[in-house]
Amino acid sequence: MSLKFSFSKKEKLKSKKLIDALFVKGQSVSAYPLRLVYMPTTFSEDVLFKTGVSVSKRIFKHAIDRNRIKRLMREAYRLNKAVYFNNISAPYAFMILYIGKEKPTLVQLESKMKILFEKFSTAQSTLTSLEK
RNA sequence: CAAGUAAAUCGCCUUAUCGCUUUCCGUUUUUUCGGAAGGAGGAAAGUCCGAACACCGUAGUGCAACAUAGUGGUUAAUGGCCACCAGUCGUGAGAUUAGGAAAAGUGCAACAGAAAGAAUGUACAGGUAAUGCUGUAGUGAAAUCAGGUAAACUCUAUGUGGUGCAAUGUCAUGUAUACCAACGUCCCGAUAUCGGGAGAGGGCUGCACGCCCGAUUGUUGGAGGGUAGACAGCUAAAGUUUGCUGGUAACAGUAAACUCAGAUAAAUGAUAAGGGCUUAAUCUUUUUAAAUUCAUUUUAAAAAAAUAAAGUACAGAAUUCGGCUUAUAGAUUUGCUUAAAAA
Repeated sequence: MSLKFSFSKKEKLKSKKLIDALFVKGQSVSAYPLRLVYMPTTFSEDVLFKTGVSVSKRIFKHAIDRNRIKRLMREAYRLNKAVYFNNISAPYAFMILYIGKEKPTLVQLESKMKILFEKFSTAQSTLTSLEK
């Protein structure tokens, strides 16, 4: 279902409860300036992933900068998620944080996003093999 | 022309591809899909004033606290805005004002001066028993006479209840349980009670055994509560644009046309190509001026075209309006001023 480059409302992480739980219980991998917090969970709706993006208010004090970075992050996620997530079947909640201090470009973000997803995939595969 | 001054306006565009969101239609319960239309600003910012709206509070009055302070006007309202007067600054266009009261009281005061109130005194002259006792000079804006200062307390006049859309209202899964109702136990001994046994159910570990609690409990329903979340509040209004009329103006009246964002970990975007605009370069051409020469060449200024660069601001709605303040690459328009110096 995620073959398209879409990123609609259903796929966005919106539940306050889930986000709080994610930050408390979730695990993380990072590829500077990005950090991915993830947690296996279940959804009532017919989606496999819910993803949110976040930028710290302390580092970027203007709303326009935060908006710009979040839009770029959403764009990078949207264009790259299909490649990495099509073979994962368990439902996950994701939160991608921007922890850098400079304003990024889309090209930088895409390359970092790919590295981030690689790390996540390897972490997941080792975890599942350990379970077996 | 240049420099300045006041006010107003704009503040990147086009195409392609991939996306987001609202409404409507196909379409009907949902999902999905397709189509159409809409989708940030002059400050959306700061949250500094004033309102609408909502809830809470509230006899009346006074005190306190806070705010404001020339006169008149304007408005839903204001501490905003407009006009005028006065002071200050500027050659000027203009800018700016913390512009009520010192005959209620308290405080403060540079330099100069003996002294700027509770302390003392210079020179000359006059006077006395004696003494700054008296006058003039001297210092200073102001000298036993008082004055200045209220971006010092204070006084006067006027005004002000508080909290804010995370207000407030409706619905409400789940969880826990103060409450209410109904239903749910048998046997033996003894009888308002007590003792013994069994016992639905619960706990100890998922199961079995075992142990513990056991009607003071259990189940069902209701009520209350109001968390996750949903809906309303929420965008057609002190609305926008244009014209006319009145007014010096702020503004008011009137006519026509128009409907113009509604997100909620928060949409309005990303990429590519091309084009604008600005800046200082380089080169070419033309014009003008100066110098020089047999031809001409050199220098300076202006304009036009080309080349390859760099830059293209400040900044993102969050209940809604009216203001104020602050940030802002660059561009445009209009009114007005210019003493001295230079042309």
